[in-house]
Amino acid sequence: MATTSAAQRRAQAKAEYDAFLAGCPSRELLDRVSDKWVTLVLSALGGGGSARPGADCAGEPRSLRYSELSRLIAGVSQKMLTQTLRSLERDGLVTRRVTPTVPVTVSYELTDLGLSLLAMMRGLKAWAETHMDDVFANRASYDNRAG
Amino acid sequence: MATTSAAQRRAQAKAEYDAFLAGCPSRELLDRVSDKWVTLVLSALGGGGSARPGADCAGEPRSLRYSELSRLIAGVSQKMLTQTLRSLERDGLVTRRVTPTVPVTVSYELTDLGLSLLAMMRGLKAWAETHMDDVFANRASYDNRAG
DNA sequence: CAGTATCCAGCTAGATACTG
DNA sequence: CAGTATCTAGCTGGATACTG
Repeated sequence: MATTSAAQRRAQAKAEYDAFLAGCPSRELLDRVSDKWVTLVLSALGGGGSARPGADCAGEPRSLRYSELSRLIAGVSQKMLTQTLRSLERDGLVTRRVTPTVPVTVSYELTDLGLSLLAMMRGLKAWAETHMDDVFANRASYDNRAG
Repeated sequence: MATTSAAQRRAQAKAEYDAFLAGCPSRELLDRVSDKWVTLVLSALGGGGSARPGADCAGEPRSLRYSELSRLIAGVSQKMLTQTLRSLERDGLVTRRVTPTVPVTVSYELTDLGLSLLAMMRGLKAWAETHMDDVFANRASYDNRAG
């Protein structure tokens, strides 16, 4: 998929799309991708959910079943998980594989495109976890100063 | 700020927070940071808004006035811009500098913490712009197959 | 210029119930 | 197991009007 003259096409795409423009489709894509559940699903499929506390980095990408994702991403509702997975599948970021067992088994996996986004998502999730304390401290002093 | 034994504290923070847990504060931080307007404000203050089409990367961080941000981020409402800036200020990601001219002049700038997030944000915005065409193609074939 | 305040339409997302 | 369907409370965010 789109491996021919990828460098050329990427340069062209960057010239054509600008998320700073309100009407630009990339603005909508950015909004879709800047989503809590998207970040967590991508991180989970990227192997981010199995890390023991203290593990210095996430694991490698893996295939996960619907129920595994549901358990891994604590607090996500069925509706949000399904909705997120469908949208990711439609955009070509994950593949959905149905194994005709009884009952049926469904597993999800990142595509190459999904893997390219994973790098960003992982960084974002790690940033949030790493700088939580700094943010708390900043909030405290801000609220103290004028709250 | 916080350069002393940074490696130790980061490792500890990573062990303490896990965005996969529903009750974890980093989940809320992730949600806050996974926001369209946050991404665009950070990118703008990071120098991402001045790049001519074809420029291969964003500029360097700069200070911007409220009205400049408003113009740069097309389509943002006053409410959303102010709300986003306040939340970023509270979390210590941007500084707000008031110059007592008449009328008053206000400029915003990234903090070190904001700069660290900028790297993630920039990647995300660039990803959206770069892969827009791929996503479009994927959506088309998905909708064709079952729509 | 750089906001604040208010109203409200519409979307989001959780809860709940049901199904192949 | 892996969803789909429905209802709705409440939050988001745009429009509008006003201010130091």
